[in-house]
Amino acid sequence: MPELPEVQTVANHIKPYVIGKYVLSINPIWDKVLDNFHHQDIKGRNKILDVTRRAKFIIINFEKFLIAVHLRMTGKLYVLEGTDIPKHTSAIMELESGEKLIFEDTRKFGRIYKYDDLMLINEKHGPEPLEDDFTSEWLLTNFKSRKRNIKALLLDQSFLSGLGNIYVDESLWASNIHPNSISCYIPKKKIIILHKNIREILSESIEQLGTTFISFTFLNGQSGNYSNELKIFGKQGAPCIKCSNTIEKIKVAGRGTHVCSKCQKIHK
DNA sequence: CCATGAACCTGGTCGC
DNA sequence: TGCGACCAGGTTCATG
Repeated sequence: MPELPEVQTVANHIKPYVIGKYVLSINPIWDKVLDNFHHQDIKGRNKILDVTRRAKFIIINFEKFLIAVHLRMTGKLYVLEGTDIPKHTSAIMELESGEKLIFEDTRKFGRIYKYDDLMLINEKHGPEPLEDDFTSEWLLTNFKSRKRNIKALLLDQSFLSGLGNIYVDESLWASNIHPNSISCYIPKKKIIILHKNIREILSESIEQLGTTFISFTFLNGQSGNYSNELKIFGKQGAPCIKCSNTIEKIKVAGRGTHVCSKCQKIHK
């Protein structure tokens, strides 16, 4: 599930259930899940002050530290209903209220981190695409100063936070830019359009509670509806809605990539 | 500085 | 039905 809109949706969803409550412990079920700390480092009862998002991390804020949860490919974070612990549970956070916050992760790539503050995460991540410091001027300057494959660059979290395979493909298609373009050769006009499209697509997806696929319902019957809005991702073989050319699936930057070769021009 | 491929894992799908 | 190959919305590391 996990690009910016999905992570934001999870953080928004969990927040009202846990805010103001006390965490007693974090139990690793899969032994590698706690990346940079030991479960015994969590002492006593710790009050959850807030649940937020930075990049693709869900940030659980406590008074003296924070817990950052990265869902990677298949992670899910939710308050358990009932008593059966799901098969692929990676970790369980026990609340004083008796509730359990479950980190379920089929492929076990997800990790939980403990930090004093956001410093270390901020150092390794680019701007938030929906914040004011992500401007078209910034994007222009930083595209021109690099000579990189555009898709690889947009996926690079140290460059820009939060985009993943779905939203990069959608943003590039909306901007008529081929994913094999080189950043410094993309015309200014298209960079400005791309900037606008990234923000619009992410905002719209957050409103729709993100993209989830048919087989996965979110929680309490809620599911993300942005899957209905996808224009290019997963549409290989179908006609492009702008030009009716057949959408292809190719490999770019090591990832499956959806492209309309008629609409999307290669700048290189 | 940049690109590529492997590694980390499990499960679903597709072709034979 | 069975089986192998390949794929998956992410990130990191080694190598050239």
